[in-house]
Amino acid sequence: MSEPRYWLFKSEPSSFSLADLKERPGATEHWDGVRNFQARNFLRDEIKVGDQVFFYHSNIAEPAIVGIAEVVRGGYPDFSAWDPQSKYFDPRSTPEKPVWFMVDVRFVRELPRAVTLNELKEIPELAQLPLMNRSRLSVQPVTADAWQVILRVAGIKA
DNA sequence: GCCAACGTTGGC
DNA sequence: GCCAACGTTGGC
Repeated sequence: MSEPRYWLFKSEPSSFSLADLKERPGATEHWDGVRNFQARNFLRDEIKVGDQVFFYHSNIAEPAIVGIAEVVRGGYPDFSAWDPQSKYFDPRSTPEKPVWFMVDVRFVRELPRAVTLNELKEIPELAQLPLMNRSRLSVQPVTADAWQVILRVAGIKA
């Protein structure tokens, strides 16, 4: 198995928060509803079992990375796109030719200290994070170096 | 709640 | 294939 890779997933806590994920002990969560092609490509092609994910709370007063999740199932078709009752319904996507993909994740841990967007912006090593200039991308890669830097700021590593 | 940025759609 | 219009995201 290859080295795990690192990602950042954004979620508005009013719709799904880290606490919501945490309340599912042992359970897995479908990371569904992503309807952006670049994010879709990551979900479909690159995000694998064992990859580590920063859980980021967006669209709040202090947006921040608040926790860590782990991928327990790699990309597969997002079936919410096939459900006319779902707000994520998209008639372009079919079981035969799925357009949208999702992964499954599980809760790993809350960070000892949330790392706010303002803090992240002040760290030179993180200047290349898509979060800095492509803030709307809801699923984005994090380099191994950036991952370690953020863990340290969060108080996980000495 | 506002509004800038940006991704998507659709007319041509 | 261009690009204006539109809708959504997300920081503030």
